[in-house]
Amino acid sequence: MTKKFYITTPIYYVNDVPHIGHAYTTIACDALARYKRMMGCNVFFLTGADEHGQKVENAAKANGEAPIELADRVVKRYQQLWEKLNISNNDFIRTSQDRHKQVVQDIFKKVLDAGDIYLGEYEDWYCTPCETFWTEKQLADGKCPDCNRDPHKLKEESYFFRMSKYQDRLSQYIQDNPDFIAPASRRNEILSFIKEGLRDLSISRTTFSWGVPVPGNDKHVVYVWFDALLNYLSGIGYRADDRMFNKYWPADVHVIGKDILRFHAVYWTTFLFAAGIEPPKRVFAHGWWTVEGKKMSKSLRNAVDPNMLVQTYGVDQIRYFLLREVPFGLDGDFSKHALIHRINSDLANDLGNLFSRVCSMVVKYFDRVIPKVSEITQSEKALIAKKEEVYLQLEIHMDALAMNKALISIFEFISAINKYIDDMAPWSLAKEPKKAGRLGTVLYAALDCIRVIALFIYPFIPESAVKILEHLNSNYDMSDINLKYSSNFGGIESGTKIDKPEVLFPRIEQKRE
RNA sequence: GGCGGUGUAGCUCAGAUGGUUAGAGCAUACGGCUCAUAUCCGUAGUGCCCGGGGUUCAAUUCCCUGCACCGCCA
Repeated sequence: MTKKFYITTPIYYVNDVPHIGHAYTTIACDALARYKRMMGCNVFFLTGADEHGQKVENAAKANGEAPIELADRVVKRYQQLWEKLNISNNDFIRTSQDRHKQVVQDIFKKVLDAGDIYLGEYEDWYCTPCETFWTEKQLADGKCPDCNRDPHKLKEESYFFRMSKYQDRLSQYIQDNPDFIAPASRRNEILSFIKEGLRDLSISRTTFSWGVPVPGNDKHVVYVWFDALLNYLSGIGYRADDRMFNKYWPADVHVIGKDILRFHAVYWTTFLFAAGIEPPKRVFAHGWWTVEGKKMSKSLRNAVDPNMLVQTYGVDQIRYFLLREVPFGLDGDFSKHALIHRINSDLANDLGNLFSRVCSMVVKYFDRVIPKVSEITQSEKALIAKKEEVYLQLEIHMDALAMNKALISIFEFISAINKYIDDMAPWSLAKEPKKAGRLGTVLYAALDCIRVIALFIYPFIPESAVKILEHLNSNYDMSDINLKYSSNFGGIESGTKIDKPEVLFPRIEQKRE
């Protein structure tokens, strides 16, 4: 029986402009999804867009279009970016789709009938010109944070979710499942948040209409989180396709930014409790990126456009940098200097140059024909042992979502191959005709290790990995490959011809500041 | 204000149920090779392990306290 693996990104707000934060979450999930597929898992990787709410309604109105027209138009910004970044998501859920809205209504009704949703009154500060409610702490010196005018207290009828009821159960659940919230430091924060007491949650609005109508009361639309979070269910066929849903749920991991951890760890889990559905196995909150040492903010206008980055540096370069530079879970800094340094020293010098030097020796010493192995010595055995070790490390690190450590392990193998070549000095062997057999073995071993490197690194930089494999005439069906089996020594076919490759990762010359 | 975390080489970080020479990568210096994208390999350093106090034969590691920074909540 093959294992399943269900992984999700948050659904991104359709009104936002995609930046490296969005790209980061999605690339991380993609690497994980690709890795799990290679490990023989039946993977479902879901991403999507959150399209409802007042902001979208307002923006559409300002444009003189219907909210759905606006959503249809701007959702492409995400979808096109994911294509550009080689994201291998299995589906893309939009909250405006029927399949989603039905699930929202279904769950809402279920929880309402069970008595965990009730009609009450919601009181907050309302800014009439902006038609927006603000909580006390959102106000800027008592003024509306958008227009700086005076808001006034307003009562609104609202449905509430009885979150308070689940306080103890949630707390217990988190304690009983140490891996549920990651990293561990975040777990403590959530526990202390719960300890201070959970209040019931307002989950409907009457001040706008762009959303899912509350079943049986059209005046209300279901509000933000109750709507958005349910994408994790609707995206895998809850209600519509029981077989599929039961196959993939519970999610193996929801990958999110640290800013929305509370909504996932507390709101989402209690919603599921109330609906009688098992919670996800894990919620992993990753860190944030600063840009050149500064927080990304609208006023600084320093948000980095991933499209521009891809165009300037290349997809894999960006994917590699984001996943390698920082431990998943911690904050990091995105700087041009650090990016170029990583590209040059890791990708160009270590990996790219390794590929290049070995291929060109085959071209030079064997007239392009991949040589045969004559005799395996201790040196090759040591190299193979290193490969086995890295394979195991990969498994450990990827299960912990430590993509940076996984990459470090892979690069240790790359270093080992570079060292092996130096130790064996094939250029010296080439000078003595009687050592041709040994020379062939060395080059074959190096080549085959490069093939394995390409397989190992495929989840992170798929485009370059495939380029390497194709160059080595090792053509795999990457959608149906088993890493364990394929990474065994000896996958390269002797006798086939290769050329001197094009430069895989060109060095980037740093301008003097 | 409440709760929690962190403070180790120039930088980013790892680490020890407390025990004699505290680690890695990058950066720096020097050496080697020449197959390669002037790439690769090797060697060498450098540290009052935040301040103060306590426990102990022994603390950078445990405890307390102070300072600094960060996170969550209010």
